[in-house]
Formats: sequence, C-alpha cells, structure tokens
Amino acid sequence: MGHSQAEKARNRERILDAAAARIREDGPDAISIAGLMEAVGLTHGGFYNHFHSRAELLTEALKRALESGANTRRRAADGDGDGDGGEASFDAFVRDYLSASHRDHPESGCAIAALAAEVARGDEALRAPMTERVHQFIDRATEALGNRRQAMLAVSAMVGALTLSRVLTEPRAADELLRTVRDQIRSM
Amino acid sequence: MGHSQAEKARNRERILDAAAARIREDGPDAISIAGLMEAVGLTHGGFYNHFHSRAELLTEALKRALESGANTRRRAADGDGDGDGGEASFDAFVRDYLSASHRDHPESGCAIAALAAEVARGDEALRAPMTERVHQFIDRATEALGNRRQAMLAVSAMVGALTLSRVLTEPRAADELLRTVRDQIRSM
DNA sequence: TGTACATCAGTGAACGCGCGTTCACTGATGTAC
DNA sequence: TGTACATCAGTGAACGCGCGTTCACTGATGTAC
Repeated sequence: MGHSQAEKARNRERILDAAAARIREDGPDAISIAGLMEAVGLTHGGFYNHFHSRAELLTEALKRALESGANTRRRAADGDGDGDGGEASFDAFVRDYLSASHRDHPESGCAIAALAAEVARGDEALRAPMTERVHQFIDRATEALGNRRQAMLAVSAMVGALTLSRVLTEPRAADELLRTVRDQIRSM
Repeated sequence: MGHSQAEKARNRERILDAAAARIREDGPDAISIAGLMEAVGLTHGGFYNHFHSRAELLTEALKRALESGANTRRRAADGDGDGDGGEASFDAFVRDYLSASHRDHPESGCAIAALAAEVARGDEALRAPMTERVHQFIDRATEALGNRRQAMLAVSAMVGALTLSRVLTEPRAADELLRTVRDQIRSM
C-alpha cells in the first residue's frame, strides 16, 4: 500500500465525500468513524491523521454536502436545460429540484433540504455555511424571477415541498405535492 | 411517594410531554432515557414500566409532538384572531406560524417543521402520523384559500420558511424571510 | 369497616455494547548527503 | 545516481465513557375476605 502525500490528500477527499453522502442520507448522528473509514476501505485509527475530531469532520462534511448538492443541481439543470442560462436554466433547475429523482436520492441532493432542521439546532459555526447557501439560493431565484419577495416564497416552498414529499407515505401524494409546487413556481 | 395507578398514568403523560418538547428542541438522538426521567423527577429504571423500549418512546413522543404543535398553533390563532373561524382564523394561523416567537420556541412548535427531515429517514410507522398531519395542514389551507394547488404551495412555503429562518445566523435576515413569506401567503 | 396479602410503580446498582479517541508499531515515502 | 535516515500514513489493539436495558428490592396501593 502506498502512503504518499498525494494519496493522503486523495484519502481525505474520499472520506469527506463519503461523509457528505452519508450525512444527507442518514443524518449526522448516523455517522460513526469506524463505519465511515470502513466505507472508504481504511481502518478507523487513521481517521485522526485527517481530522482532529468527529465534530470537525461533521463541520467539513456539511460544507462538502452543501457544495455537492449545489453542483449536482447545477449539472442536472445545465444538462437538461437549453443552455442559454438565465430564466430558462432556472426553470430547469426548479424541474430538477422538485423531481422524484431528487426526492429519492438525498445522498447526492440538496443539503439544505436534508439537514436544515439539524443544522438549526447547532452553533453558529455550523449554521454559517448553510446560511450562505440559502442566500445564494434566494439571490439566484431573485435574478430569475425578478422579484426578491417571490423568490423567498419560491425557495421556502422548494425546500419545504422536497422535505415533505420525503415524509409522505403514499407515493401518489408525494408525487402530487412535488408536481403541484413545481408548477406553481414555474408559473410565477 | 405515591405509587397509585392514577399517578402512574400521570407520570406517563409527564414523560411523554417532556419527550415531545425535547425531541422538537434537540432532536430524537438527543433524548436519553436517564436525562428524560431525571427531567421528570424520576429515576431511569422506572422508564420500562411505561414503555417497552426507547424506540417505542420516540414513536409516541413524535405523535405527542405533532398534537402539541397543532394545538399550540390553534390556541395562538384563536386567542389572537377574531374568533369567527374560516379565513380570518387562517390568516391568524399564518401570522402565528411564521412569527419570530414560533421560530424561537421549537419545543412547543410545529413538529413537522422541526422533525420532517429526520422522520423522512425513518420507517413507515414513524412517517405515517406525520403524513396524516401534513394532509390535515393542506386540507385546512385548501379550505381557507379555496384552492388546493395554492394550499400546497402555501404549506410547503410555511414549513420551509420556518425551518430556514432557524438556520439563518443574522436575526435581520431571519425576520425578513418570515415576514416576506408570511405577507406573500396572506395575499394569496 | 378492618385485616392480610398480592400487586406493582419506582429505586438504584449492574451489565454489555458501541463508539470516540489514543497509542505503539510498520513499512513505504521523501530527503539529505 | 545511490545510500542512509527521518518522517509519517495507515494498522489494529486497548481504553474509557455514555447509554439502553435488566433486575432484585422496597414500600405504598389495591383487593379479597
């Protein structure tokens, strides 16, 4: 096995990516160091070569999850949409954000929807990076809709609808909620 | 100390109420049996006279939290509002739901906003009672707004805005989000 | 109504397990000459 | 370019703590007569 500096950096990335997926899928409390390291193919002792503590990992994993979720959304909207940016791409963004596929894959999805309530209970260091993303989200919607007040409504509804659609037990009702909120926002 | 049947029933209620508050304030994983029993003035051993397991407690505490949150909202809207029911009381309901006071007191607040993401990760037995409340919420908004599609948007936005306002680090921004979404919904 | 006995809510010690963290060790990597 | 040595990423055993759960015990409650 190699122990080079390059490999160390790569392993840190792999740990963070695994943690960012896991935290969105099962929540912060479900992350155990042994389990995480095993998922990456390492043993738990080496964890502390990369992070000072579990708490530090969670902070970094949240940041990574926020980036990852935003990137995945962006890619989906760009790939799907008619690549002319602006309103058209925001429309594609909304379609993707409120899709069944996003609902069914929190591990690569929006970290705001997956983790907002838990982050809200945390200290300011944890809330700050998510706060920044929320503002970016609102700013982007404001540009697309040309109205900051509507944008706040739209962003709140997107986060709320995605979260609620993950709770509803009947797939029909979950689909209906997504579809309805999506159409309402697209016709704003 | 009394060990009567009546006192047992009362203690069970006190345990459930404490758990319902704690689960909304700090999340399900923060509930420890010893801590909960101590908060109620009992010792941890007696817990199992009331519940089979911690998992059973969490299920019951969620149900209690859903009821409690709905009741608190209802009381706030009725006390505040012009007691003529219907649209006026829904307006009072929205004002209360998206208030700073509700944001700052999750322990007596809406359990949907506080726990949706965590419940979404759980099994169907956990999701069922919250699903029911979500439908009640949407039905009530549908009655008030006279439009089921708008009601879904409104409910999603209320849950999303409350949750996001708890994340934002600057009080000004958190207030603005609540106020803006509240006004948008009231003018629907 | 009073008495004897069974029940059972609550107590607090103990058990066992999982998990975060530490640490001595290893062998490959990287560097100084 | 080659060699000797220091560094340090990863390993896996061990430690300590918190916590869910169990259990023998207690004394008040409730019931049968």
